[in-house]
Amino acid sequence: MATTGRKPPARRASPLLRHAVETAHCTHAVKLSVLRQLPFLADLTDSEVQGLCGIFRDTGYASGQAVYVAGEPARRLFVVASGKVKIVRTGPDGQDLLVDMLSDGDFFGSLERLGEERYSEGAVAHVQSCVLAASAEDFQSILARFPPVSVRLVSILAGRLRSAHEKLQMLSGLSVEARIASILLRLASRFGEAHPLGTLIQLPLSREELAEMAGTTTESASRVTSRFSRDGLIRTGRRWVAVSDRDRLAVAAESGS
Amino acid sequence: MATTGRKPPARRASPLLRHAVETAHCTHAVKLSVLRQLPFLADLTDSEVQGLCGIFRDTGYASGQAVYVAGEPARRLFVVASGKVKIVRTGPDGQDLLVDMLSDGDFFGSLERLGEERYSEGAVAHVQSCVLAASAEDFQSILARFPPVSVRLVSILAGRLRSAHEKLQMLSGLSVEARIASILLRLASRFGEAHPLGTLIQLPLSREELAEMAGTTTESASRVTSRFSRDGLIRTGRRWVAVSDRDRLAVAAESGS
DNA sequence: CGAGTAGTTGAGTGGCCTCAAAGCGCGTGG
DNA sequence: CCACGCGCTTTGAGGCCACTCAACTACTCG
Repeated sequence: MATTGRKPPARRASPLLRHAVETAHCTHAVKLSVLRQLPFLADLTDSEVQGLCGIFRDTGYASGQAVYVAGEPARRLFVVASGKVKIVRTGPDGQDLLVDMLSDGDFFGSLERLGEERYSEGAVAHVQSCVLAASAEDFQSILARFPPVSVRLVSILAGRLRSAHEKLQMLSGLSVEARIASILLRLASRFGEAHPLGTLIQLPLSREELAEMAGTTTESASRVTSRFSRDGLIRTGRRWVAVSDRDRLAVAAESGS
Repeated sequence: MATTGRKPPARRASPLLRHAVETAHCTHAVKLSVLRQLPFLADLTDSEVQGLCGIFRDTGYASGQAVYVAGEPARRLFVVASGKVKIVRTGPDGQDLLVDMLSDGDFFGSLERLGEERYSEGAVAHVQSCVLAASAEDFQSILARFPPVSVRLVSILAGRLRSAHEKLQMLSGLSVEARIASILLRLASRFGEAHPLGTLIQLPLSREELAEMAGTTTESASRVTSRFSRDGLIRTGRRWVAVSDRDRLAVAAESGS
């Protein structure tokens, strides 16, 4: 069992959860419970949240489908009800950067005052997802009616800004190996679940996507994950990764260039 | 001063403004006028702003002096009244990344709800500066008393987040040359002023600082600026840079790797 | 005018990208 | 249930960009 050699007997399917097809749209009850748990609505009473229900419309997205693309007029704010949504920036030469991976309860889209701006990044459903959408105007009216909402938003945005600065530091100062180790650790703490193989990252994760997060190429990402796997830091398969030795991975994440 | 127009290497002093020493502290009148012009206080009446005056204390910082260092308990929010403040992250191996350069009217420091967190980055006066400071509690009370303030803050923070994502893309996808070109263009539009040499970036700017913004080394930054200077895209001197051909610099900023 | 700091330049090396092709996991169809 | 085959993954060879180390030049200030 400890051997990881060329042993193909264990014919197991991907350890990832299968996302039920019927979650494309969420029921009214689910929608309400999602809204109730939104961090930025935490200070509102149940009945107040219920009153906001009508502002949000739910839409289902298939895996890989775009919620919006960069350049489109930014007129709506979105909330992930279920599934995963990735935020992507595409460079002039076609190189993609995966800026963020959002999950249940995370918001994205237009937060600016006017709907005149355009999205500077694209949003793509990474798995089958249900997304709630509100118009920018309706959302501004929420902010006006319920002051505590903006206060919460300030806190959340400050946290995201710090996270973005951490990524900046990571990209600028670390080697590809250390960057990928950091990313895996972050993903494991955000999306990880206990599993016989270690902490399984509950998310379809290809080498290419890992590369887009690390700002490198598919081949380099593959070389690094192969090495980690050989050394027993992680287990990998087709589009999935599990962290089996968090401590040694953390060491790898700190070695400079 | 007797020697007039000489050969190309004319003996001239730095074209940058000299920052008067006496601006270390700002007068009460200056302080009020700074507060009145703060973007996130834009919806408040003059008398309301005047009421907030007592919450902010002004402090002078000498060039190079730290406002706070990373790791220190985050208990205050700051506003630049005059001068320039740089936000710096230091990596485990000592490599610094210059995350942001703030100017008059920009805020920094603790925006989170509780003062229990610690600063994740350091803040250093880049030139002689006057900085206003409020305790995190006082600031939260402003947010509670004046709801439009948080709404403005949400907008501002969303803009900063977008800017951080742009920097991420720049660092991950562009060559050192393109990164430095981008940075110079951004600095020129933010801090530039008309000057016989071109658009002078009104900011002491060493090769090392340029390197810390671009996530590269002093030597590489020097090589790139030398080349730009030889090709007539910029003019440089000891700790200053002027953009003389914005269009060609923009072309250099777009060439992939 | 001398000392210290900022900037420049060169040679050498190595990490990462590029191009290319073989290897296999996993969902699907038979 | 098994085998097929798509496309994700791995591995190799070669080359270039940028980092490192090091010496030298040129400004600025006391």
